Amino acid sequence: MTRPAEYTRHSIIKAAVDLFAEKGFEGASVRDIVTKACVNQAAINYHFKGKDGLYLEVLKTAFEKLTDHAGFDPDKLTSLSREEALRSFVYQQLRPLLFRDEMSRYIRMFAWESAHPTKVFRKFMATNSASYLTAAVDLVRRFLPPGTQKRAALCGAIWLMGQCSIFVRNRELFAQEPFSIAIDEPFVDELTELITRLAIGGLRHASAAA
Amino acid sequence: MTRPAEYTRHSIIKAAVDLFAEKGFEGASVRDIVTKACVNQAAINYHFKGKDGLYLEVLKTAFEKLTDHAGFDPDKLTSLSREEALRSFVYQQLRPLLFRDEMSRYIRMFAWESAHPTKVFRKFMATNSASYLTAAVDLVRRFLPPGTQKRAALCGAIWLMGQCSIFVRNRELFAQEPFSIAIDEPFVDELTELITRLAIGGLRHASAAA
DNA sequence: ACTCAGTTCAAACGGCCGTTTGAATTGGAA
DNA sequence: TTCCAATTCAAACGGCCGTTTGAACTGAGT
Repeated sequence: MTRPAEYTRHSIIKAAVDLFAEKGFEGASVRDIVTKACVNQAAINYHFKGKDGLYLEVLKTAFEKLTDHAGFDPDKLTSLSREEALRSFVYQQLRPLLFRDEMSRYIRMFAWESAHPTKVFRKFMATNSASYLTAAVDLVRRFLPPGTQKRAALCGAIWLMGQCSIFVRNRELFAQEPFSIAIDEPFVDELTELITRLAIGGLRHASAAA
Repeated sequence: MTRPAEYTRHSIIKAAVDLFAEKGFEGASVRDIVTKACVNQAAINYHFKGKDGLYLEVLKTAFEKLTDHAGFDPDKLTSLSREEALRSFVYQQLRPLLFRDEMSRYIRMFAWESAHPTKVFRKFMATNSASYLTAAVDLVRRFLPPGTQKRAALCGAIWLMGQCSIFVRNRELFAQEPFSIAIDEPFVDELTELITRLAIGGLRHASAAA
């Protein structure tokens, strides 16, 4: 009797990831999710103790996948030159623009949260946030003088992520005037190059001034 | 009989600006607004033809004030050196961190929209967006080679705004771990300095490479 | 004093939300 | 086969939402 249960759980999570990524937590109703997952309405409460529980579950898996993944993997980044590491990081951040794959959907979910954090998310981040910024902070530190204060490095990391996230958040804007830009691989590559160059210049300049 | 009507309109708009800035469009219910404004529930529909109409009204006034205001005033910016103009722009963008004054509330409203644009907002921006980016684009252009393409300049402008907006959007984050930063005038000044330096470096570097 | 358009008001409406309920179904264990 | 716990299901619940309604009030114009 446990087979169908796991199948149901899995369908729900899959549908939930899609819808949370697309519409955010509040925007995706449990009715949307169960319809997309082709399961009964009460299933979410039975398996996850409510919408919050489902979201927490989804956040957990998303977070695990993301931290395991290249863009946030310290080992991969440290094996590259700092410029190459920066480019790799920027590209990982921008990839959700293409939103094809699973990972892009996860990043997109977090993009929603960075705007209006849910209670669930805040609670989740209170215990899990530490590692999220670490990769970015470490990366930024490689451009800054050794003695740079923690606060400045943190601000630098956020600064770096802000440059990428605004493009991800405003993705829909690009198709319209005055941009009229098709968001495809070439554009993302181009944008990666542009932002990387801008960021490197900024970090070097700030570093020299300090 | 028109005196109390205008008073009611004004109270509603004032309360609406506060609540839309604080909670976003969906987050602020008409019941919240009428309670804060101390008016009857039906007043919004009577005076503004519904919540959407009220929002449109608020967006209009906010947009007017913002475009008239220093941070977006091309004349003031062009009278400064490009570095000073950039610093002024960054400071204007970061000022909502302190959110004291009316202007900060307006910028905060737009920050909500940049994350999950409302239908009302999209319709509004479809007709009014042109001028919003102009100041930023002009500013960025002063750092880029004369022949720079429109698309690159636009991306540069967005890039610049992204660096600021992430701090505004994540304002609440700073009070918590691992930041534990008090957001006061000194911090905003410090942050302005940091971002300005980073941005100048980035723009010069990108410019030199192009 | 009367009228009447402008405005306020309390109450209700219909709709969507997340959740709960209790009965029906399922398939392995006794 | 019988039992039983796990799971599914249709239906309903209570709550908040934006909006509508129709009556009550207000004060300037006649």
